[in-house]
Amino acid sequence: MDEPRWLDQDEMAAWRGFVAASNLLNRRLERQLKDDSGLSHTQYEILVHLSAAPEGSLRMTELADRLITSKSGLTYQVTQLEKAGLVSRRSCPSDVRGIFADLTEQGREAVRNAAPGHLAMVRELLIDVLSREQLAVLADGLGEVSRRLRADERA
Amino acid sequence: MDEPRWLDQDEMAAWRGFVAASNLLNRRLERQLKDDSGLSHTQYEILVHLSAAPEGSLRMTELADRLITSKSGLTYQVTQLEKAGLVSRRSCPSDVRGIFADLTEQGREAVRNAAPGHLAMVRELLIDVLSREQLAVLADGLGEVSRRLRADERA
DNA sequence: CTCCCGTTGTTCGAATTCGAACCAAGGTGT
DNA sequence: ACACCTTGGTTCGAATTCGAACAACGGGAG
Repeated sequence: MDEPRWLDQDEMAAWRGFVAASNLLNRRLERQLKDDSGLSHTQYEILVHLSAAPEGSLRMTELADRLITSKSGLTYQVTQLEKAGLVSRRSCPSDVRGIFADLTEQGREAVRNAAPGHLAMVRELLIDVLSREQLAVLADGLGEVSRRLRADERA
Repeated sequence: MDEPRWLDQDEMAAWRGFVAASNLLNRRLERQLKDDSGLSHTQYEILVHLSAAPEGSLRMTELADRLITSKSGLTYQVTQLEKAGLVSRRSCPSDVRGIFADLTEQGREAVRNAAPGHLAMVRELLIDVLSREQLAVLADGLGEVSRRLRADERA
């Protein structure tokens, strides 16, 4: 076990800031969404990803990939959303194993309904706090970080 | 319900990057810590915060504040860590209600043991991916975001 | 065609999370 | 001393999370 390269002051500040911001933001958004639309952040994200997909429809695995949760977690949440009538399952014609999650009309409406409040919160807490330049750096930097992590994941 | 100001391309990229990086990083660090030291990320963070405090000791509420979890969540985790012998509870002399969480010698060792691997992962996945300038912007921007969120919280 | 291996989605059990309710105990104003 | 509001931690129940194990299918090598 060799001596690691400890984080210097700036590095530590970046790391702590990232962790803190991430946790605090999640808490707040979770509360806001739950109070405002009865959806958890995860559920909201599922609906958003579906509504962004052609036909409002995605394969379970594809959806899990984009959401960055475990397959079992997705199964659970899709079941919940199905009970709530916001999503429906449809088996894939070309692959018997495959399952599509389809956004229902009610699901679309739920997103339309929840989006403005959520968006306003994201703006207020993150986007509008940062300058244009800071946003660009964030997008670049964290984009690259995400890309590498995803690549790793598949390796 | 007025029309919200939707996120433009850059703003969306920043937001998506942030969410993705945060989720992916958490997943990876969780796995790494669990495999490597048998600690969850939360537990590790508790130990780190304690070891950074004078005497390795903090009041429960103070600790919950720094960790950004609910009080009940902290109670649970401290109980777990106590069972594992890494932390011990001690009641506060000046306030009968108060409880200190103390890092035990074994707890200190656990941190010493887990830190290098964790640190290496944080470096590899985040810190070393970014330039010095990007790190500075991250620290500034997200630091400000966190400060505001914390201030809000207390309001 | 048949044997294998990778994929797909679900199920299962264990661990964790949260908020609301709760019980003391502190502190304040009268 | 008294009533009253806040604070500190725990308990409780419900919801969610994950990974490992599973069953069923797809798709190529031979």
